[in-house]
Amino acid sequence: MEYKITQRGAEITLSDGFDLKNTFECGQCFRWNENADGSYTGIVKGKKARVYKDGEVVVIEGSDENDFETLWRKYFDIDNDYNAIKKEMMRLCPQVSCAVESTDGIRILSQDPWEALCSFIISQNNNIPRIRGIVTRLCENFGENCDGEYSFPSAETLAVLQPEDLSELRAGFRTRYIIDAAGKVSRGEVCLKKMYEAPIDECRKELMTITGVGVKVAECTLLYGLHRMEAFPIDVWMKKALASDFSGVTPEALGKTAGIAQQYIFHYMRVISN
DNA sequence: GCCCAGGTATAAA
DNA sequence: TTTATACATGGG
Repeated sequence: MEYKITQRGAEITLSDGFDLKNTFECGQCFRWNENADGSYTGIVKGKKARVYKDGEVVVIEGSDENDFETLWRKYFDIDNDYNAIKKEMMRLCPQVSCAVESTDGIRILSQDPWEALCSFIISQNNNIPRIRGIVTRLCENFGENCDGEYSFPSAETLAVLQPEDLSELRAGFRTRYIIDAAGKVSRGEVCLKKMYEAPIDECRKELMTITGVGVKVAECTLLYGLHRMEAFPIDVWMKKALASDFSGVTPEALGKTAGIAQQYIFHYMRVISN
């Protein structure tokens, strides 16, 4: 990987690819929006950003050296070698090859843990366009306006609310789950910060003390919010995999690439269903 | 109108 | 422990 800071921002050249559409629209995140010119605008840790590609060069508009080193490098998982991961994945499980090849250039973002938890609570029994709508309304109503984009509201902000305060979100039965999660996180009963390191079984168990958090939401939180690549929603994934003829694949075989495999396969299934 | 969405809580068997 | 059903809402 090489990068340089120019007038445009941070310009990054990856050897292992970065497809903006596959990365931002694969269902791992819900708040990057495509612009008319094909660039994407999003907000991370209160920092608004526009990202676009100039040939193979990824440009993070306006990013200086400090932003790149302290934020974007980690957020976009710049230092992980996705070519190597893909190769290893296909060696271990040839059945997923078609999924991997059809969804090139996905990078697993390192999102804010609370945002990921909250987003995937909202995602349950829901479709992606509507998830995006609810998350957007959540931010517009309770986040802070940063340069025209709204930040994701903190757990502390949401913890003090009543269900009727969230009625505008039209989140349905998930409303009380959001409030329960906000309460447990803000009171420290669920400690997201320690989950970067803690044994994954403990993390999963702790997350599932939240009403409305089952295996799937817990695993998605660990993968997308805490960058735990070994996370894997076994129950849900296997059900999908069996239906899509990935029946030979086991989570055990995929090991630490499991989470990435999951993302590839979900994305693949979305592609073939259209 | 109808089906169902990257699930989970709850009540039964 | 396993299986069935409701859940709020709205996209396709």
